[in-house]
Amino acid sequence: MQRKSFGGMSCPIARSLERVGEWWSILILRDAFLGVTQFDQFQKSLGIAPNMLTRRLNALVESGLLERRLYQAHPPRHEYALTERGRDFRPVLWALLAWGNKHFAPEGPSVIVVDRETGQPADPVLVDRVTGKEMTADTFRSAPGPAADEYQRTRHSPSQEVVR
Amino acid sequence: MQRKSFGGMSCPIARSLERVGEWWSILILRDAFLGVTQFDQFQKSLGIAPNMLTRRLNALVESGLLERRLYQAHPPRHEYALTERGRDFRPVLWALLAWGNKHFAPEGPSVIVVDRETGQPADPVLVDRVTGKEMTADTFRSAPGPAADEYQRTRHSPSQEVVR
DNA sequence: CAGTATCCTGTCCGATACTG
DNA sequence: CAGTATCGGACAGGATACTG
Repeated sequence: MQRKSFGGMSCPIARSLERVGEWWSILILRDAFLGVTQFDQFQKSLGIAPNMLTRRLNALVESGLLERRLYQAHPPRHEYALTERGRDFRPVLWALLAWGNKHFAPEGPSVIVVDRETGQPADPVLVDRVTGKEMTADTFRSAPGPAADEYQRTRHSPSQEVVR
Repeated sequence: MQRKSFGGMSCPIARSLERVGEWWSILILRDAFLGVTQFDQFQKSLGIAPNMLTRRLNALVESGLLERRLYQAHPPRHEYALTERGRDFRPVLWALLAWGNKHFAPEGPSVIVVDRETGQPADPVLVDRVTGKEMTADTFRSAPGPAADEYQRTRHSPSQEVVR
């Protein structure tokens, strides 16, 4: 994704996609959250070609989502561990999972999220931490932030936001 | 993404990525949420080549995220409107936005989400609708669902899930 | 086991020209 | 205005062979 520039570069979503836009990246992160740390574990789990895995792992390390650590000196062996930035990606993954379960699992969900204590299935929903309100298109909207430029401001003019 | 199969096909995340894995798709959805409905609005906003826009719009329509509606007969004019499936994708977009703002906006966020009523900036956080608990890696984990096959079950064995 | 090195193919994507 | 048609390049991704 070394694209020079593209529509709405300054948008945080676009910037996020620069790091995880390639589709293997997200699946690698998914596996990392399941506890996978080693090269060949990723490879077996994903069925990805080794050279591609190298490329994607390096990209994730460069983006600061994974950390490459030497866990054995002779012979040199590395593990790939989630950084804080990587761990912060989990809500995105869970939101994606919930969406997929709702819309693309006619026979019922194959993977769910459960409460560690009770084992009860969770129903992931996005809320505003400040007010506790559920975030829907009716109650919230996007808006220019403090670092917005003129371009952003025009995009988020209230007149535009027809879809609620 | 007519890939025949890939690692963890039955995973809901992988299935989601089949629909929105290409990176333009997500940016198109982002714009759709901002109220963009017409071809050339998308094109100008995204700076995407027209043939690519056609492909991505068609793919999103086929996946049931957008609906192509004739809003004018002579000459025939279409608009692209979010379906319910498409609107349900918004939490993913907001989670992606929050993640991007936290990690890739050194000069502060350019786009934020605000409460429609109060105008106050929101802090999107994922919680379990059932218990109201914030969903972190410490309190929740993924697990095989009712439709899980043996493959899923082995992947989600507790012993594997080292990363919390 | 944990990768690296090559080679090849598909296709994503951009640029441009064209049409009702 | 809303696309379709065509061309070409870059690169994601696969297959395979090789190495310490």
